[in-house]
Formats: sequence, C-alpha cells, structure tokens
Amino acid sequence: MKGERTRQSILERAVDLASLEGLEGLTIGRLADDLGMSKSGLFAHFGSKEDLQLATIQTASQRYIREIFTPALKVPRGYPRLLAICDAWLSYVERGVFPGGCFFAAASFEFDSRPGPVRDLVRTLMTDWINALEKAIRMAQEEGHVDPDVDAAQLAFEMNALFFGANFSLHLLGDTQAIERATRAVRGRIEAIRSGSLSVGA
Amino acid sequence: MKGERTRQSILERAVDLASLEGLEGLTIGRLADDLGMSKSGLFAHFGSKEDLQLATIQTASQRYIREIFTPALKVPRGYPRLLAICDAWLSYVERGVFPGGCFFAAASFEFDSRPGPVRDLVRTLMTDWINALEKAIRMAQEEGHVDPDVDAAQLAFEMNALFFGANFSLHLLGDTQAIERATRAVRGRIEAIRSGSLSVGA
DNA sequence: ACAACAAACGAACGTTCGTACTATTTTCTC
DNA sequence: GAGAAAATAGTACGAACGTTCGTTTGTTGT
Repeated sequence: MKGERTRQSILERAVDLASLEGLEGLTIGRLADDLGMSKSGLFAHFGSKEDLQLATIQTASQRYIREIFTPALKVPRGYPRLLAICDAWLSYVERGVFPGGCFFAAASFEFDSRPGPVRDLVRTLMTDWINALEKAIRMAQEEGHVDPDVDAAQLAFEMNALFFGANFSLHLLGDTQAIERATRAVRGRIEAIRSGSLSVGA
Repeated sequence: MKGERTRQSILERAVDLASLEGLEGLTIGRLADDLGMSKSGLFAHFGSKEDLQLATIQTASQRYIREIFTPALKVPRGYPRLLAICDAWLSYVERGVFPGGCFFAAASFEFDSRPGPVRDLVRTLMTDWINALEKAIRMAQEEGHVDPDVDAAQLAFEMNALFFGANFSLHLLGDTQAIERATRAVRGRIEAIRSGSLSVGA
C-alpha cells in the first residue's frame, strides 16, 4: 500500500510542475530528480508518459474541485452560491493554488490543437466545469434570484472567459489590478441580471 | 538576398507550426523536414532556438497586425473602429488565420510562468495589444461616441478576455456557437456604454 | 522468521533534441 | 564566366528524452 502513497505524492508534485512548465514540458527525469527518486522507479507507477499526464490532470481536477466547488457548495443555492463560485475562482488564482496559474487554462490552450487522449480528457473536464457553472446559474433562476430570460450558457461562457482573462492578466502581464478588474466585470455582469434589479439602477 | 526570402518562408511555416504545437513544441528538425531542407541549413538562419522563437513571434505579430489592425484602421475612428476591431478579431479566429487558434493566446499561456526573453517579448506584444484596444476605446470617448466615465482599461480587459474565451470555446470545446456568443457578449458590452444609450433601453 | 510480493534502483536502449564544425553548392558581383 | 560571398548540406556531438531490463531493497502476511 505504500505504492499508492508514493504515487499520490508524485502526482501532487507533477501537478505543480506541469502548471509551471506545461503538461508536455513536464519531464519524467526532471520530476524524478525533483522528488529525489530514480527515473525508472517513478516511471513504474505509470505505464507511459501519457498515462502520467492523464493521472496528473485527474489530480489537478481534484484540487480544482476541492478549492472551488467544495467551499461553494456549502453556500445556499441560488445567487449566493453563484457569487461564491466567482469569489472562489478569483481567490483560487490569486492564492496561487497552482504555482503557474490555473492549471486548466494552461492545459486548455496547450492541447486545444493536439488530438489524443490528453486533449479529450481536458475537454471533458472543461465541459464539466462550464456545465457546472451553467447549472449554478440555472439554479439561481429557479430560486427566483436571477432573471429567467437570461441565457445561462451564454453567461457561463462570459464568466469563464473573464476568469481566464484574470489569470492571463495576473500571470503574464503581472497586472496587480487583474483580480480587481475581473471581480468588477463578473459582479457587474451578474448583478445586472439579478431579479428585481431590471432597470432599477439610479 | 535569397537568404532573406528563405528566412521569411521558414518563419511563416514556423508560425503555423508553433500555433499548433506551441513555441516549445516547435522543433528545428521537424520544421526542417517540413520545409524539405536540412536541419543545419535552417539553423544557420538563426543563431539558436531562442532566436528562432523570438523571430517566429515577431512574424506572428506582423500577421496579427495585418489581419486585425490594418483593416480596422481604415474604418473611421470612434465607435465604428472599435466595432471593427471586435469583428476583425472574431473573424480572425474564425477564419483560422493561425491554424492552431490565436497564436498569442497560446503563447501567453505557454510562457506566463517561464521567465526569459521569450516571455518578455510575448508580454511586451500583449501589453501593446491591450494598450491599442484601450486607445481605440478612448478615441471613441473623445469622439463623443462612448460614455466618458467608462474605465477604458477595464473595458479593454473585458474585451480581451472575451476574445480569448471565444478562441477557447471554438478550438478546445469545438463549440460552433463560440463566435456567436462572443459577438453577443462584446457587442452587448460596448453598446451598453454608447453615448446617448444610458438607461434608455426599454 | 521467512517466504512472497511490491517498490525502487541503476544501467542501458534507441531516438531526438539543440548546437558546432566543415564541406559543398548556389547565388551574386564584376 | 571567374572569383567572392552567401546559403545550404553533411556529419558529429553531448545531453536529455521516454522506455525497458534485470536486480536489489523494502514491506507485508503468516
């Protein structure tokens, strides 16, 4: 049973490294050195590099869910939870849950043109994430917190785009206002469609 | 003078390849094979791989400007030009100007955590792009087409995020509605702040 | 305590990477 | 068209890649 423990610690380190260097830049030798173990010993836990990449993505997904969804699900459904997801996301990138910025934003752009199992998995997880966002929006509509005429898929698209934009501005440009900007943008967007707030503003 | 011609055709191909495989995935041997020339012959045009990457980015930048800015600058400044930039961007990604999707979105996420000259160049060009967007917005304000109270930098951030989001949805998720959604989002955003349209809506 | 098994190791495989040198061919100049 | 210069090809290198192998070490169950 020790193998499983080792495997997990390898994967945790792999996630951090891949968020910095990319999933393709993640190298078995480098990872082994980093963990103070042999290349072959590490390799034995996975049958191939692709398997390592897939397992790394799964581990990253768990961390993503733990940091964003788990806390948000404790908040009452509807508008409060929608807001909690937004705050959790921006906090997640600000806190540096992944040292190289959002793992999935990076993976999405790295593999969007590389067919294969890795791309398929990234796509599946990202679709799940967008769907989860959409569901949170629909719940807010069902609760009567949000205008029922709003296109939930459209809003989910926009929110996700703004999240990725925050990651971009923060990590590449080093814009210290990135989080602030994204917060303002997302809040502005969802507050505008809050029920009872239709053209109520001043 | 033939060298320069060859160099340019190498770089054009390098741009396409890098947009698909990433700037790090771009390999000298692969590129040479692809062009039917020797590795060493190709290599002689650049002193190092890093120089090749930098030159590739510059070439991509020229294509980016040619496809987005040059046409937009023919449109009268102010709101029309702002709209033209948005349309040009979305058309650029829809037409597949780079076969692997927006070169700079990919490069931004690939190098956001890799210090060095490549990252510096990407950052510089992306800053230029955001600044150009911002300038177009400010011009629209100066022309009296857009509410002068709008934070131009904030809007530029949001527009860029939506553009990247369109690229993401189109290329990774294969969402055929991606362009449509981004168009709706961006238009909605800029039409809302058009002068004379403040809380005029039904 | 000992056998059975799992886990990690070190060395080596063939391949490809970027890069360096040297030759050969092609292109330009007069 | 000869000679200089530029461009391309050829070959080789050390390092790193992912992967395989046989062996040694460590853990586990009885």
